[in-house]
Amino acid sequence: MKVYFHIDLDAFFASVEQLDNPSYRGKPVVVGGLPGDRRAVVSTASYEARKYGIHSAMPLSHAVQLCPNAIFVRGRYRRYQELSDQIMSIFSGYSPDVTQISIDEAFLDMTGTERLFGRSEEVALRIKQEVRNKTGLTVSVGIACTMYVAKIASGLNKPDGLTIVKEGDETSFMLALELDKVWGVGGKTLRRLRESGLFTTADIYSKSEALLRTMFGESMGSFLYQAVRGNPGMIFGGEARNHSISAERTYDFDLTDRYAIDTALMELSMNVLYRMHREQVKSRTLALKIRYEDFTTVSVQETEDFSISNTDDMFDRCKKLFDKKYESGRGIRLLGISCDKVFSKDIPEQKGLFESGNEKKAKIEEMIYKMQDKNPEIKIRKARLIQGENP
DNA sequence: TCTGGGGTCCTAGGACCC
DNA sequence: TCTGGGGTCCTAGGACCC
Repeated sequence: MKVYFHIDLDAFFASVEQLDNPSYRGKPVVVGGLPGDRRAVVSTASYEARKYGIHSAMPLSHAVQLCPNAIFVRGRYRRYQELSDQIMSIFSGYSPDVTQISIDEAFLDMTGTERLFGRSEEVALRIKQEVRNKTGLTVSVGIACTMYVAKIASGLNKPDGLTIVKEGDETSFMLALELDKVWGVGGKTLRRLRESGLFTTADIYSKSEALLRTMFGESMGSFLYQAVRGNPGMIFGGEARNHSISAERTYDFDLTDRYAIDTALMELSMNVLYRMHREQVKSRTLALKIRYEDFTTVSVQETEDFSISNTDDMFDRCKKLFDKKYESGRGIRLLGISCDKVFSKDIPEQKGLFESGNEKKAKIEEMIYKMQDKNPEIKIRKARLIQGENP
């Protein structure tokens, strides 16, 4: 029998703010932006703020309306990462198999650790205590024989929760769950389900897999069939087949000016390229995303024979894609680029006839990156990005 | 109230090859 | 002159999650 813990940090970013700023404790805290920040959304709301109806992904302006006296902060992501690392390393002391699935949650495979650590419930309480002692933060734990049920269970008694689903109870657990708590079913699918007369997990349970597949597609149909039985297979921590590295930015004011657009594309290019360097990967596929002022979003992508070798190369490809897609004159609220299907730099490629120039540039940039890695103070950036900066 | 940023996976259609 | 079937790769758009 397998035993999985899913551990989730409670209102993580907001809790860190309350931890580091004692005067914030017991008060509504909203991480994501300051009142007046255009186009910001709520990243995390403390439990006190949630009482006002504030929740993640809500436009910040709405949160300000709901609770003008809340404490608003933009967020200190390096600090959150630091605490996340610390907590993940606590988890490693309890299981050799920890799968982190985001900055604030992880699965621990606890199978066969009973002899070492005792009963699941006691171990969970010890982990909670250790996190609290070492960091001052609370976590919620879900325990089950499938990752899927453990994941849902951890969310049911937040904050500082502990929910155990005994072996054999997976299906009854799922059948007692509200449809909107089913992980993997979002707003659109929920609506489609209701339109088809399926309002509860039990309604889904009563349908055959074949029927669900015809109604909702092969993949979603099978997923739904398995999900209400508590084990839809490897949906967490499976081998990522198509890793990608992307950067996007929403601008406070719509872009229309070509120089500003090019500068934005250059900035995104450098961002993505630097992270590809850090991961020691490359990619042949570049995708560009444009979101217009009315929120309609379009994308173009192109896979070339040779991987992207340096900033100028990336920038040229960006401009090419942009020109192919952009409807001239429209205001742009967001630009994004993504390098898809990245692969290790160690995998050799066929060299093109005209690649020597690019290769030289690539080597120079590699050197610059290495210097930056060693000394983060060094900032060597394209001239056009420096122009807009304050002296 | 007017909608972030970083990801993963799925679908459907088309190109191309055998 | 009309037309199969499978496999792979690519593209655009969309759903979902934290």
